[in-house]
Amino acid sequence: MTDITALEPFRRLSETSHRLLAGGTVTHRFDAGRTIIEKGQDVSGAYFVLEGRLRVFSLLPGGKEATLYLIEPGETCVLALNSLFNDLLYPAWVQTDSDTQVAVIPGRVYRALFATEPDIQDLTVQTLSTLVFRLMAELDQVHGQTLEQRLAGLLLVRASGRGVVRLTQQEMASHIGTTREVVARLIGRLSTRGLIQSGRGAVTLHDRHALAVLAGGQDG
Amino acid sequence: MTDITALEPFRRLSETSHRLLAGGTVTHRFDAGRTIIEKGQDVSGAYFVLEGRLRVFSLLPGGKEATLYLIEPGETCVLALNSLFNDLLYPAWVQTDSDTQVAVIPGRVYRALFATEPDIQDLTVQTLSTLVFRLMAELDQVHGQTLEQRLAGLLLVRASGRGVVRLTQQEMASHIGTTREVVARLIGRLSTRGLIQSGRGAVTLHDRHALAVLAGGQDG
DNA sequence: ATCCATGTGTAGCTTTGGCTACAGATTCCG
DNA sequence: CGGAATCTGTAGCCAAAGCTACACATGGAT
Repeated sequence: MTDITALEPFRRLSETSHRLLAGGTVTHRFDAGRTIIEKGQDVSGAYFVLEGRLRVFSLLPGGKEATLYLIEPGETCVLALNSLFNDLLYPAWVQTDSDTQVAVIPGRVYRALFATEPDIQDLTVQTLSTLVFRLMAELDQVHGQTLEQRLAGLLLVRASGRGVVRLTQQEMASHIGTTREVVARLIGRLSTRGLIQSGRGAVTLHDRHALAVLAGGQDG
Repeated sequence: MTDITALEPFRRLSETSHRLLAGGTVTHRFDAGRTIIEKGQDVSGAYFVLEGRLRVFSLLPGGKEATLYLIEPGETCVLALNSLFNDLLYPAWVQTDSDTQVAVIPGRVYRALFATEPDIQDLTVQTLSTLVFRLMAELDQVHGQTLEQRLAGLLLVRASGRGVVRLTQQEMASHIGTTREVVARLIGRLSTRGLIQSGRGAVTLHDRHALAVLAGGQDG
């Protein structure tokens, strides 16, 4: 996908809007691991992911990170929308998770589109709603689950079809908001119980069902 | 405040919309401590608080609760909006925090208003955005702060002008997502350090500045 | 005046998770 | 082939927070 007009919500725009969009939008390509937005930055547009993946996270005392949620192709970084609509500073960090292509619509343009295009209004509300749900789910988990449960959940979500999770322990730690050592300990435990097998830069799942039960029945 | 049309965003509606709103809206009054919405419920409308306060919280294993955020007069329960717009089930519980009057706009009506009224569109986005920020801030805190810090923050936020916080320890525990005993312990510590003074059903602040420093400089 | 419901104050024990400190393994690159 | 960088495996210690179990205080109701 290389053009934002290929995305569903942008197909039915009026002629005027289409020109506005085409004229204002800029596409960027970033390598994996690049920081795109820093906390406190004054965000200047709506970010749509065309390819790759963005990771939104907060930075915790002691240099730890905790992933808030991921943005997949076709989705937009609503926080940016958010900052766009309410003139607040961006409340977290954003990095590329893999090589990623992003289309940026300047705030001015996006607001104009929002004012006149029903599809954009729907998209905006839809996206914000989805984010709210993700955040609430995340909050529930942080509050109520142990790290072991959260790790089990992470492994299930990030596993390939064959049950391989390509993440280093450090990366897992960043996702669930803890440190590498703790992840190593947890993996050790799961491993001796036969649920997974550890390897360099990856973990292989051996018993998805048991992991799902562990994680609290939120994933099959 | 007893009428929803007194609220800012509803003042400039067209004649048609106004009639639609007036015909469809129902006002309810609830006593303090009543449960208004349960998790998983199929929400049927947009909830606007006219008077009092609603508390949105999740239920954690072991019967603990954790407040996600509060809804003050003039605000709306966006989660309901949320469920409204994306046909998901309501992801948390809602209770009255004090005697509360609520105006409920049926989903059908609200969606019609959203489609035609710019003010309602703005309101919706604005409210969702605000919620996103609150949730992110909450998530940051849960991840990165100790209960002592969170308690200090709660006390500062909920204190009256004279520095009195009218909450029982159980209520504080519910807000920050822990148990009564832990709150008692924390209060004990803060109390011996001279920062606060404990009493039945209330806590009096003696050193707001120290509490603010403790809480991490997020409140003055 | 007494009783009951609601709140508070402590104490001790256990689990979880964070921190420090290494040792060993693997990969990459020169 | 050898060294540096990156990653994993362990161990031990400590602080934070959860759980259990009471004793005591307060205020309202009968």
